[in-house]
Amino acid sequence: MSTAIRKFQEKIFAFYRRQGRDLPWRRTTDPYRILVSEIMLQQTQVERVIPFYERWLERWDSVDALAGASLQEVLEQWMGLGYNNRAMRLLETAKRITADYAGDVLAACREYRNLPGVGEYTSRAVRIFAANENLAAVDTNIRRILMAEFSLQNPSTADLRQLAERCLPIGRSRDWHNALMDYGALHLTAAKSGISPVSRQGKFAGSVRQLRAEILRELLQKGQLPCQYFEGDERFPAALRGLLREGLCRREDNMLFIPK
DNA sequence: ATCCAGATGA
DNA sequence: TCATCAGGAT
Repeated sequence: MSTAIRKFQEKIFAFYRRQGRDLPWRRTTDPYRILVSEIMLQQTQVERVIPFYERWLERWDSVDALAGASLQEVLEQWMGLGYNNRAMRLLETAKRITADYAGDVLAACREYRNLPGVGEYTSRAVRIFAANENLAAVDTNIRRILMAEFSLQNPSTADLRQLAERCLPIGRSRDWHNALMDYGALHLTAAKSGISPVSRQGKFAGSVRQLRAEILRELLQKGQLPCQYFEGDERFPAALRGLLREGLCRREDNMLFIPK
């Protein structure tokens, strides 16, 4: 273990002792609850997730309970959090964990490719925060911190993962990752660091996207939005966006009419 | 417009 | 690799 890495660890832990956040999902090691938090936190700020997280667990307090929910219920509960496909995938993942892993979230996460919506980062995060496993996870915060700390310009995913593993204090994985998150979110923010995140902005981000969101939210609130893609077309979202943009989609009686 | 504890399909 | 994802706040 190099001196540079040791000093890096001490800096991060020192910050954490002073300014570490007390967040709802840090008060539990229940893998199900950690999973719910991680899915909700994908591309979504902590402050916005908190009320949704609390409400969600009030309704479904176990993976088995969630697995028994309907898609309609799940989408209603998710409404307002954004990127709703996460909710659909979380429901499907809960069903698979219940059916194929006897409800063992941790075991399922070790084979995360069977779980829709759970990728490299999320699977590791669950294992780290729920079981303190000695793994390194790299999210947008940690990526930014590593780039700044080690003066990296354009690191590959593999480089970052390898570096993150070398920095991991064995036996303190959970605290270490919590500390990194806080350092990245509160101290070395994206704006302050000048390091841009990986995720790109689609070409069509903006007003069209918001219009789509408004219409969909209204329909779902009134219970008039089918909880499946229109006409069974899995490309509905992209299709709707394009149609709205071209003015080819019309609304009548709170329903969308999409020409085929 | 950018960013946000990303994942997915092409 | 890249845009897209039934977003939303700043």
